[in-house]
Amino acid sequence: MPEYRSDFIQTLTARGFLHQCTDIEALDKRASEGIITAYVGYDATADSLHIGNLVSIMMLHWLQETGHRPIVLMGGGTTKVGDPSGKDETRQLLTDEKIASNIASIRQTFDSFVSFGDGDAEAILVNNAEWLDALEYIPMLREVGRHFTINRMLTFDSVKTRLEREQPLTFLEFNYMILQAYDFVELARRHDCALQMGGSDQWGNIVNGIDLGRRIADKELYGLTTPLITTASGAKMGKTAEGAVWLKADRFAPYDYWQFWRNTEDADVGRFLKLFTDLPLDEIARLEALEGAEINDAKKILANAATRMLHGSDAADGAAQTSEQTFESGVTAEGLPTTDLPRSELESGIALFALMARAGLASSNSEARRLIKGGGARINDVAINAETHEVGVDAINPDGVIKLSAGKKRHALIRPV
RNA sequence: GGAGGGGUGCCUGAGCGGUUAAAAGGGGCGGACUGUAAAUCCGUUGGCUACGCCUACGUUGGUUCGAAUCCAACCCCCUCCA
Repeated sequence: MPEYRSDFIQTLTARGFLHQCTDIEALDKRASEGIITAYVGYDATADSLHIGNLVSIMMLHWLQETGHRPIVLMGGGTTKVGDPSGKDETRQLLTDEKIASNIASIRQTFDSFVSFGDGDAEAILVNNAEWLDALEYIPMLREVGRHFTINRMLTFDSVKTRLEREQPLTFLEFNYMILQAYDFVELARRHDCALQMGGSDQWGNIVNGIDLGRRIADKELYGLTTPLITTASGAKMGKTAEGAVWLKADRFAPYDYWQFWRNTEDADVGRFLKLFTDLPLDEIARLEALEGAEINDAKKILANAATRMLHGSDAADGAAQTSEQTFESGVTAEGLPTTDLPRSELESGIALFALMARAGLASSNSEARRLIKGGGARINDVAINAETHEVGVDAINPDGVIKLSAGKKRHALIRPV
């Protein structure tokens, strides 16, 4: 591994963030000589970012940690167009109101990773709707459009795969890459931004921006991408039973987030510690060396550190404690997801399958029945395989609740009220 | 505008008048083995207090004792011709 002069590039390299860079030596030199400004763009297609975005968020974190200035670009304008990358179908268009509320929701997440302000190395948050909304069509075509040949645009993966699969690509979406390129130039002009970072799927878009910057703004710009993060067994990272792993607590609870990291595959622990925590590298090297069951300790540290960064120390400690009680001490943990149930319903008795569904452990009564029949259901840690088993007040344990489990990992509490 | 092909469950993809809640694979969920890991094996995978009933194969009608399967119209997608 080559040694770099700047802390920034050195850190990214050592922690496994670097996949491709347009000119690593030149960028390293600039980063070692002064403050550089770099950005990552996020489209506002949902009210929360997810695990897939975390790699780039961590890059912004390290950018600032090593003394540079991050720009978080919210794609208020580009979201109205829709990025065709990696999608077979045109994305559904969102209303302006929805986009605005998504942006407001997403921006909170960044407070956990970078610090915003007016200083030299303080992060700023900008919305590309600021300039994209005001664009005039003909001037835009004349200034920017002339530098894009259709020949080349057709060679980009995002376009090519659509065409190859004979899926429609609208002219609206076709413009996305031009707008993203223009964003980079606009940020260079407005904020002296010199670097765009993103996932490897963004390489083409980033390079377009760099070319455009050279042609119309006489700017020397740089691009840098991260590898696509998959698990050691090859699966795309971040899918669970409930779907995506979201970064907002109301979509994905801190306890679940902690558990997500706790369940990391052995072979991924070291890599994930470097990418998703801010633990020092020598500490990570020590944890990586653990073998067999000891690696579970490393997974707990990973879960603690990752949860702390996103949700804060209190949430991380709470999740760790709930997990410890649930999985190791066998104590009924208070921190588990809890559902209130009128005491009267318990007094008259309620079927186990119905209760499982109520507690959110199954999405329908039928699913709950299957779960019970398959031997995956437990009341207060006692396996029950009669689906119509009546749960009554006698099931309330000494802690005053009923603990239901679906499988070994999913637990919920029923609290009589 | 003309001629063909196609729209099936979370996804891919069979079925082409009854035995089809719909093959097979993937994914998901559960079980066994473990270390809350991976790999492997097994079970399960529309809903409903459920040996029965109700919804489902683009939409709406029709033929038939009976349709995802046949017919008609409509919507959407693809290919070729103009």
